[in-house]
Amino acid sequence: MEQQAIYGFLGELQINLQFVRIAIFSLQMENYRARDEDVDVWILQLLEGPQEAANVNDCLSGDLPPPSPLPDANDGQMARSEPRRRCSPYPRQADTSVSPWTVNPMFYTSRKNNSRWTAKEVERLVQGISKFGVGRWTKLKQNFFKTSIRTAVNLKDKWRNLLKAYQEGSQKTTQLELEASLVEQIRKLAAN
DNA sequence: ATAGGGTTAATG
DNA sequence: CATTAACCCTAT
Repeated sequence: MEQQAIYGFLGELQINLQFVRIAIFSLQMENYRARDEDVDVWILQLLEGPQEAANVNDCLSGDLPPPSPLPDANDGQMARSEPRRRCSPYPRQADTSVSPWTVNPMFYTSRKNNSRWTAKEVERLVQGISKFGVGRWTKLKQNFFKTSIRTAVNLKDKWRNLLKAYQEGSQKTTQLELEASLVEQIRKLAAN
């Protein structure tokens, strides 16, 4: 009689503990600003058992391993070499406005856009910079990359990489072959 | 909005 | 596995 009561109590306690864990987890996720769908999957995993729960905790603490894959978040448009899901080491802001490429704070399939610059684009960038000068990225975006996927920040970053790669004396091995004249222009602009 | 430090996918 | 290039974060 009494034993049964105790077991019942323990069982209830366990269930309550699960609830507490999930509550804590949900709170943590507030900071991560994960998408609801992903949080749901994680809660399911927490419920599944200690192994899955450990997985979740490893990820929260920034330790991997890669979890069981969620259904792919991106819709296949712009498909590229099978992106691997992994944990993100730090919380990211979920940008729900950029739908298919939305970054999941804990797990994400891909960056929004990982497309490599073409020589043509670089040429255009250099044209723009020689017209407006270094640092006028929004102006450059508006005038030279109006419809392009490249954002003003992208332009800035690309210019930085160009400097690193092609500036006089750089020992870097470059992945994009540029015309000598273009490299020349980059070096000229870099000098200023 | 930009500069500059950091992270990480992709490449060799 | 080391490096490069694309992208992210954030103080100013």
